[in-house]
Amino acid sequence: MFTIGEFSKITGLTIKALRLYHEKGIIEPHAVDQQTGYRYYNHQDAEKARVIRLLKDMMLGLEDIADILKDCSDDADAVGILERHRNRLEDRINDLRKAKGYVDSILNSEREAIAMTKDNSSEIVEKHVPDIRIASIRWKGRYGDTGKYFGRLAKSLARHLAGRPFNMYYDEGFKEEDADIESCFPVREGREIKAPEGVSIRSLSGGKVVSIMHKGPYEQLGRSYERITSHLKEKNYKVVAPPREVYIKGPGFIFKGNPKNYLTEIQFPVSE
Amino acid sequence: MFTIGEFSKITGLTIKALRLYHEKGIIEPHAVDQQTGYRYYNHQDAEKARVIRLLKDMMLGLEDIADILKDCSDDADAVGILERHRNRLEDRINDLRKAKGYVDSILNSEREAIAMTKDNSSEIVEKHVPDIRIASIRWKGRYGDTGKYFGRLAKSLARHLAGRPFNMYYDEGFKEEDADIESCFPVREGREIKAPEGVSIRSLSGGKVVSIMHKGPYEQLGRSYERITSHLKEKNYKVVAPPREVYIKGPGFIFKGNPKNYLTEIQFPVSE
DNA sequence: TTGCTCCTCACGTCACGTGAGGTGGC
DNA sequence: TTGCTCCTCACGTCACGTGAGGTGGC
Repeated sequence: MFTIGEFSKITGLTIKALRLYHEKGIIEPHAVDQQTGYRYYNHQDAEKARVIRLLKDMMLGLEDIADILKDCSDDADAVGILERHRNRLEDRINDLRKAKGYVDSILNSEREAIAMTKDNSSEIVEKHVPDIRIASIRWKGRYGDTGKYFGRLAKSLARHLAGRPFNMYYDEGFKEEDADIESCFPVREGREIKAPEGVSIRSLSGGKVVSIMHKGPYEQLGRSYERITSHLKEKNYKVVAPPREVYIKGPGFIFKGNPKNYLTEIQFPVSE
Repeated sequence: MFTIGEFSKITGLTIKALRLYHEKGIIEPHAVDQQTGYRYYNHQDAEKARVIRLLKDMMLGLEDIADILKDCSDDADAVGILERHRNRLEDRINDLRKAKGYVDSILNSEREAIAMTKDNSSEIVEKHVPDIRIASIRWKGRYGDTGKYFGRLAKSLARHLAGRPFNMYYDEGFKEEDADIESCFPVREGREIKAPEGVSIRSLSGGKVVSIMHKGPYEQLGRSYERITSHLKEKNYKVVAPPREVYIKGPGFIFKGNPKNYLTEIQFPVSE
């Protein structure tokens, strides 16, 4: 016979828990002193405690545990309860995974934004960009709808994203309405990705680009475009592919943020 | 301006939740009628509600949500909180996975036990068993310690198990103490499995066996051994590998069950 | 007598849901 | 006047943990 303290040490269950289990009829101590109310446990109780610990390792609730202890004397008897429990566990895992997916996509996005914010002078530079693999949606409409398409890409491809989103502009000049735009997200190499409806997965050639970092709201992008196009003319460069606008830092998933802090890189692919 | 009911429909948050958020200072309605206590919400409140829904989708707690709404105006500001949250989510996922692993191993075990209980006549039969891949521990001691080794295998290889556990006996006759025993669990083919300390993963040849199904407690296995060995003699079979005892139904993970219901198949591999 | 162990309340946790009981506006 | 909407308590959830305040045995 053990006092509750001794029994607690033997079984690894806390005293508080043991008292609760008594109250709920899950482990009734073998004897209770009428005078003092002291609980006394024996070896049979210890066996029950072992089972409870096992079942708690499976994260079963006390109600299920009580049912199992009451109705089962063989593992096979518990299959029904365990099957239900297994499904609930699976559901909870899936919910958590989904939540973690959201959080991860924000964190990745922010981490990349920070890394790419390092070199943010506003000077015009010439550089080489590598080939990348992208997931993209090509659409027609107004510039301001861009966020919708990035949202769609991010939601359906969260796990695969690997870089900052960008737009490619297929029109010759600037178009207010009905612009021909491809919204792109870089995705990881290697893995097989099944493209959602309306999304194309393909690889995009790199090469020489003339680029400028634009700081501030999108309404002021025009200024940077002017600067870069006059540079192109000056140097007599030939533009060989649609210009890209890479959104280093823009509206976030959660907050819009302050447009003054937006960072956008404009790239014009030119011949070597 | 919206009443709480309208605002609830717009935002998808319940009225009860909205009242709670008010109380906690998470969304203060734009105006409250002093007379009636009616809450009135506006478009700014709706923007806050959108953010809350996003954050709830990430399974953030109200306290974190309150902090984010108070301190952040850009996704980047929330990175610290989100990182902590991500880790907690991951921990919870791992805990749940572990729990699910336990449950799964019991369910698989029981399902297989049921499937293999179908043909349970007590007649001696001759049959062919296929090659199988096993995880095993070879040890010396007394028969009764077997459970310990199966427990160890089951715990460390839960996800890979694919069949009923069995022992192989390497001694010539019966040995009370210091018996030379290999405790085995069939494991899934294909996947790479890294063997835990003391466990070997290998493949075991099948072939012709003489087998008998023993019903009842292990103490009575002797009888079935007698029957099968006299059969072997009668037919003049040559035993070509250590006999196996397959525990179709024995003590469970949770309960010992009733030994009267135990089912054990004894197999003697013989030459073709 | 001093610690130690045990006892029984009662309250807190987390994000609401479920009433009860009542009031104001159409 | 009848519904409908809104209000404020108060209680329940789940498995204990954390005291408070007190008693019995060495």
